[in-house]
Amino acid sequence: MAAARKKRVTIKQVAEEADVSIQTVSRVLNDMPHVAPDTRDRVHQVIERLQYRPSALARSLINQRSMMLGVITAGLTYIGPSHTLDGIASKAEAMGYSVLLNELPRFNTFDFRETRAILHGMLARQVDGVIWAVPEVGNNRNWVLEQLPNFHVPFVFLTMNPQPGLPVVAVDNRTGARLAVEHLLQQGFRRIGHLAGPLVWWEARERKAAWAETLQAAGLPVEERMWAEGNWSSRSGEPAAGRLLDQYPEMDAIFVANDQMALSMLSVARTRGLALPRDLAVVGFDGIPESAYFSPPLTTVFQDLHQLGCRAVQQLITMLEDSPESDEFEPATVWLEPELIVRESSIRLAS
Amino acid sequence: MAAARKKRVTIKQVAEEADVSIQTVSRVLNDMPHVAPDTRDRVHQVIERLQYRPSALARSLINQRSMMLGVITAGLTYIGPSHTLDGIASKAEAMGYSVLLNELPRFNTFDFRETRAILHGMLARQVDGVIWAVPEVGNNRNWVLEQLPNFHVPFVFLTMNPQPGLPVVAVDNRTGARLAVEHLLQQGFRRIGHLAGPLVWWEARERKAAWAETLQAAGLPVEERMWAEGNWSSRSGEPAAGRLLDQYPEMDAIFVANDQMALSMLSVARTRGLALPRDLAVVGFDGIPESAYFSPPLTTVFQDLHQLGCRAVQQLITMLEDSPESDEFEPATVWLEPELIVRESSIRLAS
DNA sequence: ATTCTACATGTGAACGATCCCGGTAGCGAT
DNA sequence: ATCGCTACCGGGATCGTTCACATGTAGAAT
Repeated sequence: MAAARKKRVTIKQVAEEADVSIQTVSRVLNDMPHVAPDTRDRVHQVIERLQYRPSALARSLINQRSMMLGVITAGLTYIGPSHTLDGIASKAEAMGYSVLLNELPRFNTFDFRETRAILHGMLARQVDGVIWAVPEVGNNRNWVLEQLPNFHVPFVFLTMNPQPGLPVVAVDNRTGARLAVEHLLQQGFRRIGHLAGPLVWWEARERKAAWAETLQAAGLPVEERMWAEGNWSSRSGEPAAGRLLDQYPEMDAIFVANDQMALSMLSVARTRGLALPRDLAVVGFDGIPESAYFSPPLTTVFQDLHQLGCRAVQQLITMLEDSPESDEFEPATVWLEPELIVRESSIRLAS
Repeated sequence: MAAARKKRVTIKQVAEEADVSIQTVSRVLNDMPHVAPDTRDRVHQVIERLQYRPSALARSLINQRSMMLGVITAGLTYIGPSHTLDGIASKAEAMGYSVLLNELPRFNTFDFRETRAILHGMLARQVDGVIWAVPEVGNNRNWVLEQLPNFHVPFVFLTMNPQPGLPVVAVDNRTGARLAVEHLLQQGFRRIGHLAGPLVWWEARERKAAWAETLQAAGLPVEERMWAEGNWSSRSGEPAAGRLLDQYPEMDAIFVANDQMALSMLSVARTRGLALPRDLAVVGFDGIPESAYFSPPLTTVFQDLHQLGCRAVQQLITMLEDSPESDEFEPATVWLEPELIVRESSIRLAS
């Protein structure tokens, strides 16, 4: 390429070429009245001939609206964030907005200076709103929440512990986990363990809490040895699964906090000579497409993260376009309900 | 939220507050000489106090550089594109650029008007360069390539059939596939089938071609019944795997074009009562982390798509920053070499 | 014939920054 | 005392648009 970078065609050139004022061209561009039909045609032709495209930049500057949404994400290599982003991108596009993307380099150790730099960068570019799609881990949101009043731009937060007065769009992890455990109970299992995600993550805590609550609600005991912690990855799931099988040998079913770790659970159980699901029933979480092809096919809780992204964009745009009128927009948490998908891995076989 | 949207602090206010001219503030901002130390300090203090951040928008307008990279992607829900994007985002950030993201809604049926709208949107926002990260399927690139001279901005293309004079960053799929098949040959397998991706994709064609070539180079026949076609997904892999097992029953090993389909291959083979890898050896492609926990653990060809994204950004920025000087930048294809990861699924057991 | 109205068009300022150039003030050298 | 140089600083134009307002022109109403 390196194309001899020709200068951009401007509205001025169009105006001269069409022998009208800049203003008139502007009127034509924005479909405003007060321009004679034949003048309009003439301008349109010049625009076509010169391949003129108005500069969104200059427009943003004068209109004080960039039609860009800032999206902060993290861990794009994970399935969750990328599906969410997919939803955000498609919805934003459909609504006529562009997406300015930034990824936090890491989200377990939180560096507020990094975050500040990124956020300031976005604000400098005049994004009209921001979607904070970084998973809530540790206290990585505190800084943002504190600074919120300083950013004079609407924010929407994804999958986090809802806070009053804050627009949050989240999956109802507790319900999802409850569905999973209740399903296992219904199948007749009574010694149900849990392989948790990293508990610094809000989602991992929610799922674990619901697991414990559901057991207790069924009158079953919950002990420390009945669960272990991984970090979402299959790799981390392997040793955790091993530990769990050791410390809770009579376990007959397990709820695993995501599908990747469920995969290693299956793998470890199999190498230990357990028959699945006869000796151990497994339920996962996420509902990744591949889970249907694990062996045995995995029962899992499906969360529609694409939808999550869409809703976030909707929410944000509503705030954007309503707030001028009704100044005090009352933000509420939007909950998305996950769905249990039953497959072979959790079916109790007649013995 | 809905924050009473206070007006943005401008350089003018800073100037007045610090009792200097706008020019001087600008000099301070850009660390230019010719400003007295104490004046500089004073300005800095006002900046701090007013929480002033210069508008990237206004800067872009006057400098004719937006420090934004346009990225066009597709299929973010797939592992590949999201890993690539991850690489792009992190590298871009490290280099001080922002990413303006757009996702093509679909990429099997190509609609040039959609693409045009998206591309024009990016150019209107004055992106400094564009990374075309849409997989090459069918002729979905032709339109862009034709129009290229009209976009007065550098482009980099990802994983596509390299063309002279075009900057392309691609994984060497042929070598990857050859590694896989040669490994199977080395293990002693002689009846090696192939489960291909959708052949409208360039990558799928490359992998299939290399499979066939490698077999022929080893003096082995290649017949139509020895391969089947899927669409990358595990779901599509299942029936394709079934067909293949039917039409090529004596097959003792198989090279599958990606890990997802390899997963269903394992699943189908198992339900048919085949022992793995004794009755059927399997090699995948992609090297997703989960593949290590399939049963049996999957031998696969790892392609570093994160790296791919990084290299693309590097390439683009080089073009951006060099081209003013050496006007005719000579673009070349950058090849990334994939790597074979040997696991149990392809090991020939002593019989 | 005159005033009014409605439409068609142009003018100048503004958005928030940068850059070119010209104007001071201070200081050593003549 | 004047010249000249350099470090410091400000004015005005500029980037590509839009907006508020002014101006011009025609036909209708009086």
